[in-house]
Amino acid sequence: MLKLSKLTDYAAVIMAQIARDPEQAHTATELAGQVNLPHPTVGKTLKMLARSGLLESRRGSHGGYVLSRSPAEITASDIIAAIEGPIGMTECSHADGECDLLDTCGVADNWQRVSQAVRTLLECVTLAHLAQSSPLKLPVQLPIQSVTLPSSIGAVREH
Amino acid sequence: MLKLSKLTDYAAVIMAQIARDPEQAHTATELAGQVNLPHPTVGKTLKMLARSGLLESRRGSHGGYVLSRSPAEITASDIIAAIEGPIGMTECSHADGECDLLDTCGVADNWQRVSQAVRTLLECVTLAHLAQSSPLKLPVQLPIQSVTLPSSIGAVREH
DNA sequence: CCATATAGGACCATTTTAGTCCTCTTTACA
DNA sequence: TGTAAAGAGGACTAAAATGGTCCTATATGG
Repeated sequence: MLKLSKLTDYAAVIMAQIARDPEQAHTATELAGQVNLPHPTVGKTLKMLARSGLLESRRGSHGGYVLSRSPAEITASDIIAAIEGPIGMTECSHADGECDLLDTCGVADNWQRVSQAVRTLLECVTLAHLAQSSPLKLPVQLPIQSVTLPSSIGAVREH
Repeated sequence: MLKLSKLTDYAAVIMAQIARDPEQAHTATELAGQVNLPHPTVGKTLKMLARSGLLESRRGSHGGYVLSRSPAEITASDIIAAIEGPIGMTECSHADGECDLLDTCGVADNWQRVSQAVRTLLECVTLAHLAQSSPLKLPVQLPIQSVTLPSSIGAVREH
C-alpha cells in the first residue's frame, strides 16, 4: 500500500491545525480536542515532532507547542521523517543498511532513483499546502529529478 | 519510512530476473536459485504476481512463469499493487474506506493529490527500467500531475 | 501412471504499530 | 514558596501486519 503510519497521519493533521493559528502556543489537550483524537496519542505525536525540531515546546503552565519554522518551510517529507525516520522505499535506500541480496538483486540502483524522486516530490509539498483547506487548482510541473532511461530497453510510458 | 514490504521487494527482483530472459518459462525453483531466496517464498510471490495478471503461469512439467506483457508495459506501480494492493499514502486515498476523522482532518484533499503524484511517478517507471543493470544517465522531466498550489499561503520550495 | 509444476489456502512466529500510563522536570502565578 | 499546568522520557501491553512455511489439490508432459 505504500502507506503512511497512523501516527504520521495524525502528525500531519496536527501540524496543519497548528499552522492555521501559528501565533499561539497549542497544548496537547487543546489539539486533541480540535483534532478529535485521544490526548495521550496526540501528546506522543507532539513529542516526536518536537524532538525532531519541527515544533518548539514550552513547558510549564501556559506552555505548549509552536512551529519552529513557517508553514512554507516545513515539508511533508520533514513530517514523515519525524515520525517514520528517513524516507526510502527499499532497505538499501539509505547508505548504511547493507542488504544481503545486493549481488543477486540487480534492481537496487534504480529503486534508489525512484526513492529519490519520491523524496523530492515530498520535499516540494509544504505544510502550507497541506493546511490549505480549499486549494486552488494550479497545476505545476514539479522538479522531479528523474529515473534514468536505459535507451536500449524501454521508453517512458505515456500518460 | 514509506517502505515497500519485503515481498514487494522480492517481487521486483524476481520480475527483473524474468525480464532479462523473457522468452523462456521460469520455475519457482530456478528463480529461487538465481535470486537467492527460499523456494516457498519465491513461490508465494510468483503466485501473487500471476493472480494479478503480471505473469502467466503454465502448470505441470515444463511449466513455469512468463511475463504477460513486455517489460516496457509493466510498471513499478503494477508490481507494488500486485503485492500490496492499491497505492495510496493515507487511509482515505481510495474511495471506499471512510475515515472517521474526515471532518476534523482538513488535509485529506491534499494528501490525495500527493498520493496521486506518487502513483503517477511509479506508473512512469517500467520493469524495463528496473531490470536494466547499468542504466544510462538521461534525466527527464516526469509528467507528475502536481499538487495544487494555494496562492494565498505558500510557494513551492526551491531545490 | 509418475514426476514436475503451479493453485490455493491454512497456519504460526515474529515484528511493527498503536495506544496508554507513570514518573520526572519545568514554569507561571497566586 | 506552593501548587497547578504543562511537556519529557520511557516502559509497557494489546493488536495488527508481515514473513515464511507447509499441506493438499490440480494440471501437464512423457
